[in-house]
Amino acid sequence: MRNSNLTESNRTRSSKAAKTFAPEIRARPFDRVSDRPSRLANLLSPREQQELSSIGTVLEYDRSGVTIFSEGEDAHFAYAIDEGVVRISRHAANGQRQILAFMVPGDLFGIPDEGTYANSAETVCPSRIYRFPWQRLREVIAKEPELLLTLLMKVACDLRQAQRQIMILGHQTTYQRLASFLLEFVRYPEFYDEKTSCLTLPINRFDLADYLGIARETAARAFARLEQHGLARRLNSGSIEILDIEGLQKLQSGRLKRSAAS
Amino acid sequence: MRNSNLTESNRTRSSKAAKTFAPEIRARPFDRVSDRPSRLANLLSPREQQELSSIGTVLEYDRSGVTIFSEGEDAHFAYAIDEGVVRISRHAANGQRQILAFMVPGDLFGIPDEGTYANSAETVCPSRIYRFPWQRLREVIAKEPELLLTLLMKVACDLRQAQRQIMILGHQTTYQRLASFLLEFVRYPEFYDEKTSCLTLPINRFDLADYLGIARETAARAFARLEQHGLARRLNSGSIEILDIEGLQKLQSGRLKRSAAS
DNA sequence: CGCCGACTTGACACCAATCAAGATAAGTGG
DNA sequence: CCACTTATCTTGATTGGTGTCAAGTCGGCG
Repeated sequence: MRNSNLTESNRTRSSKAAKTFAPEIRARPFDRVSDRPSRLANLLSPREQQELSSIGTVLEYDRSGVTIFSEGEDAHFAYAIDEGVVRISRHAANGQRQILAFMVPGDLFGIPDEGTYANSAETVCPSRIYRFPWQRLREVIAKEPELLLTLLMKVACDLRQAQRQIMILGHQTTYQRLASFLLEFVRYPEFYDEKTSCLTLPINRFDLADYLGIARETAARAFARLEQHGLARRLNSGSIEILDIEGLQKLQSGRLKRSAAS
Repeated sequence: MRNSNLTESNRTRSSKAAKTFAPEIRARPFDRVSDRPSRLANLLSPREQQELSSIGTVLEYDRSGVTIFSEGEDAHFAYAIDEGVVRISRHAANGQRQILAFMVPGDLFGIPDEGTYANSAETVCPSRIYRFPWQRLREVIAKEPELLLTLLMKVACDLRQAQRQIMILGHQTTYQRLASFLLEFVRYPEFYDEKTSCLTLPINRFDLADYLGIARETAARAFARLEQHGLARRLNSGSIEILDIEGLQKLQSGRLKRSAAS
């Protein structure tokens, strides 16, 4: 352990920012908002990238479980992930925690609700995160209105993801939810190695359960059942070998709640 | 019943539009996105209102259960409600329907995902709805970039609402979900009469159940229990007398799942 | 009056939350 | 490197909530 688990560097990072925000695709029409995964770099023009990197700060979190911000706090920054995973959560009045989303590299979060954060954000693993002051972000947008469009696309993306989550929580069995979860992350090359069929995630049972709206024990049981049915296999904690993707998909879109037992 | 349940008038509606899109509040900073309820008129400048009303069409639906658009269709229009209620839904692969949101006057919907609608929209009661072609909307935005900001605020609003829905579906009992549902609509003066404590909604058990992610029968049982506990009372179908708002709030933020039985 | 739909109530089975305890992995200090 | 502590994960037993099937009631409308 280092003496500080949060290294903050305020340098402009001209060279590195240029690498990270590589110019690739120009902003598309805003009613053609695409689904995940869509990286920040793909949505920004070179000029916008330059503007952003000039006001951005890089935060290095070298531990998991570190709070980036908490719900209710005054919101002065927006964040974007360069490396790592962040959980976005909210606590119900009874104390129950619900994880609303896992943010991965390229995702934007920390958009305020009436000046305060509506959710909490914590690292799930060591992460490198960009931080942008809202004050200055507003100034940049005044100069570069196209950025607003990028912002809109990002929020629209989050909305789609939230709606997908609603679909899962609304009508799926524990077993199906786990399948949906795995399939969601199989799409990311940084988590899923197609050659070995190995899915490596920094998400523990606690977080998984609070994400899928189930109990920790139930999540473990669901994993056990996946193995019994030969759909997946637990390797190390954090690594799952996917044995039958089609089986998972069939499970996910299976019949009604009752017959899902099969 | 008229011979046509959909009356489309393409007139510019200068006078009426001016009334509906009354200029009140100027667009606020985009990181101060407010929560519901926020009416469209409050977010638009007079010029923007004029621009919009010139490209908008008014649709009159005089029945409930009429499809406005279906998921998967090519998206050519955005919609805004002037009067009535619309349900936004999506069907799972197994056919299960989940209602993602109920849209009320002032709400905007029909924002496409890669050029097609991700959800379906149907009337829940007779409704008057504005329709805007995306093609022309894009042109207007080019002239009035501020409109983009309004759009962003609307989408951010929907995101908050979706996240609230995730909270409900994730960790609440049937009983609590019903309480949350009632409290959500108590906030709207057009549905809740404070003097008589009467909540009048055009939402039937079917829709309610698919919104809360429960079975129709369970919804009925939950209502029965509300009456037993003296929290609310069913009048006519569609009308509920709220007897104890604080009791509902206490119920909503009650303890964990198990002890919610009480 | 009688049909039909929407809504309600009852009975039963089953999934999942809870409580409890054991197993495994990881971190700590000698 | 090993013993110890601690955290995380897993498995078992039990109980209750909720989905499903079925029947009954209410209200609207011809």
